[in-house]
Amino acid sequence: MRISQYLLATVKETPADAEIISHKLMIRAGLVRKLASGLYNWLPLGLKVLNNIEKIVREEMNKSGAMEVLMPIVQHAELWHESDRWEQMGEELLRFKDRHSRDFCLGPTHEEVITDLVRGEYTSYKQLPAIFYQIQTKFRDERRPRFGVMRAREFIMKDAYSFHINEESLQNTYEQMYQTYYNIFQRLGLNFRSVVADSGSIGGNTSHEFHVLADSGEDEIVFSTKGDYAANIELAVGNLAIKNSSEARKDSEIVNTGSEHSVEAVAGLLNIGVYKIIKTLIVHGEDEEGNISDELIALLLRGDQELNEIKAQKLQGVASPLKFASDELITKKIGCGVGCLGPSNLKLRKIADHSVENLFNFTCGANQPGKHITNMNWSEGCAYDEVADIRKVQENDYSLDGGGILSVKRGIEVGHIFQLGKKYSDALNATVLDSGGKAVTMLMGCYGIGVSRLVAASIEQNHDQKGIVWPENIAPFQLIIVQIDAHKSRQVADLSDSTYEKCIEMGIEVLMDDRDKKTSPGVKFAESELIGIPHRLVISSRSLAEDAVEYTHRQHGEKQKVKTNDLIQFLVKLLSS
RNA sequence: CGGGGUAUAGCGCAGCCUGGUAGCGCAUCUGCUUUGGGAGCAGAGGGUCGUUGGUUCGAAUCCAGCUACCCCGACCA
Repeated sequence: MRISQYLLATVKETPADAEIISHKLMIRAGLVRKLASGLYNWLPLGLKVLNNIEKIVREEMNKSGAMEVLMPIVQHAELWHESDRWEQMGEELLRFKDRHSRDFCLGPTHEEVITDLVRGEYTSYKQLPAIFYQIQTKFRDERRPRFGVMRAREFIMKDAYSFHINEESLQNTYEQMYQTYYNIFQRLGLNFRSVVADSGSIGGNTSHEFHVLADSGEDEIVFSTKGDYAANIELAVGNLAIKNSSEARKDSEIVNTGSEHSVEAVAGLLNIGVYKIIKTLIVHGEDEEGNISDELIALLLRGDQELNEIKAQKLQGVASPLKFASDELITKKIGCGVGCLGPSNLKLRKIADHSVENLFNFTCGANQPGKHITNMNWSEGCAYDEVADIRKVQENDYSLDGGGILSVKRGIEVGHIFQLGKKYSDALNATVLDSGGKAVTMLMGCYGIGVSRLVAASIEQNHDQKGIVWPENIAPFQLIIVQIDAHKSRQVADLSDSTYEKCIEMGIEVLMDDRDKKTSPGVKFAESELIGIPHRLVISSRSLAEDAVEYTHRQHGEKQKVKTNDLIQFLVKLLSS
């Protein structure tokens, strides 16, 4: 492609509404343009990258034996009523009516559609297992789209679904998909980790997420320095060192803490460690039908620890999603507001985190305005009803297995695999006959990759001061030829033209900067670096004086002179792999 | 959905407080010069100031509603 004929939509200024580096660079390099919140146009350069990533995903999926299909993005409500998700999904599901006033939605995922398809086509256990996948646009009406294509409302996803006659088969395919995902992210040259994950609203039990490591990631992932333990922080578990077990027990004392409410402020006032304070959080309960109630529940945590809301809301009787009680309600029921609460003489259901189980001589609120109790110990008047793990794991906790230390890093979720079990096949009555001629409900797995998100994730890991540094297998072009002074030098014009033609003949993805004298060399260099083309040839009268052209590698910046006679040989060697 | 903010030329912004002539940088177009790191000079084009209404002799500016977008928190590839 010749740049003079191409939409190279680079911008010099950093866009004001971009926060993270990949978003800034995707706008600056002219890969995407925003249409509306969470909706993006893919420009020619960006689409080439997206297509390259799709190609790798497709190759590896095909290699795994999965069959590619394409399902509609518009789905009718009936299917969603069958799975009971029409109501469950909430605002994320964009619903609308057709001309006959029938309910439809834009597909945020395709469990219902694929299950409907398979139940119509599959009749025998002999046809299983079967894996289907598609690479297609999804729409999720996100509350807050952000970070460009990283969290867009409309995005490209590779979603796959597998069907099985038994658990063993599901497990096998799950492991095979795990390996396929591993291969895909490996080929994309990403620094990634797989972690045990919460399956969330999609249902099912076993689940793993694949995260690209990046400081801008929205997720926190935890892994052990020894052994294989790795998990999303939402469900990560770890052990804390017990800090004051050897201390002799003292007598408790009520102290005035005035207007100090936060754990840090109280610790400072009393000159004690934050870890010796018990933090009391009050949340709403839930009745047997799952409706939020006004019954309040106290959650007890060590002062230096944070609540893991996901863990807490999974507990029996705790409102899900978790809802903190308002200050007014707490004051009404307990007699003092947030900031002076404690387990002593508190007439609520009290759930203690493991971190407070072994505390001695601790400080907690006295349930009276402006007062705390110091040197408290667990006793009849100050007790908890049950112990649970409701703590957010922290850096340097001890791993439960392997004896390692836990490390917390930020990640971008680019893949998620689930064992769904019979959730959808049961709801939609997707059965096949087993060897005994009996109808059995199929087991399912589902496997997603955020393809458009991968473009952004890759940039997060592959950039420098000057711009994007594409890995070769996803770069929009392999080679950029920059011609300088072509209007002055016949030789420059001829050599760059002939080299360009030769590259096309050889099947090399080549971009030629043939813009005229109005585009200065500086602009050409800066833009070639911004858009991150791996290899660059500069053809100018300066180097031609030595009968050579100049080659630069984008990643390590290493330059070399290549004699014009050796040029084609050089390119063949460089780019034929 | 709660809290905060923004809306003026293709992009980035000033002007608003204190009402009266539509402004800057980049980009674009023309000409000349320049040519190895986002060029210089001269000229030109381009805006119903998000939208609806109100106040006023007069509104980009003051007031109200609406809409869109962005940021911070709970959900997700």
